[in-house]
Amino acid sequence: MKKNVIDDCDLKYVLDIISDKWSVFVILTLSEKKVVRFNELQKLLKGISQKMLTASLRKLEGNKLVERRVFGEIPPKVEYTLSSIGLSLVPHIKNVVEWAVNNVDEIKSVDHNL
Amino acid sequence: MKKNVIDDCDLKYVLDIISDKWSVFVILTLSEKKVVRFNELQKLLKGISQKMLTASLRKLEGNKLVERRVFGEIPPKVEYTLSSIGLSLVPHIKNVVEWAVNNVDEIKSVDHNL
DNA sequence: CCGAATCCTCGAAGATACTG
DNA sequence: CAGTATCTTCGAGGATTCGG
Repeated sequence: MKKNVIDDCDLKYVLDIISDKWSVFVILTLSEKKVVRFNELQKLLKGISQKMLTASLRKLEGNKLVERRVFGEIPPKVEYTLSSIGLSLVPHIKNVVEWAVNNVDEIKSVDHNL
Repeated sequence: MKKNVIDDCDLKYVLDIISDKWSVFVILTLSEKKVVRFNELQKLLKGISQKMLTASLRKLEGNKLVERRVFGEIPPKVEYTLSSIGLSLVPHIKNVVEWAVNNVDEIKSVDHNL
């Protein structure tokens, strides 16, 4: 079932998922590393707090973009991977990334307080 | 001059521009209407306040994605259009839009409080 | 190691009123 | 018509502590 019109609400919903401070970077990191444990992810995403990483992962998991595997071990081990839907989003994000890389120098305003 | 590596800071900079509440919709609306006046834009973007529309437009203008033409008339008349750089971003945004339309139903979590 | 729980700050964003 | 100026609210996100 394919929709023919652009639905603002659908876009809003998706933007709400990926337009926070870290989600895009979580997704990109997962797409590079394939499988990543929580701690490794936190190290790769320099600057993110545990709380926000957890929140970001939970949100992505709740929206089926990310899969979470818990191993019943001591010490705990939890692996995160992109779902197939999550993977299908990656190329589109990478397009924006590429655009960004090619255009930042030109758009970057002198006044960084904008 | 083309860069070969993905620069997180560049991406952060661009995401900072387009990941607020309205910028994406401003850009999409401008890409449809080509030329839009302030008031018309506010009507099209149902729900946006004058303050946020102004802020959004100033930010986009400051980053050269949007152009602003002021007519010295009474009553005032100001037209907004996408710059060529802004236009070059549109297809990438539309790709995400299309992905969103095609996948929201599947990813939408039951718990809307996520 | 992987979080959950708590407290706190700060800026995004809304509401309202005013102006050239 | 196209904003600016204030005031206020609200929640994203940080820091820290605690637990299985």
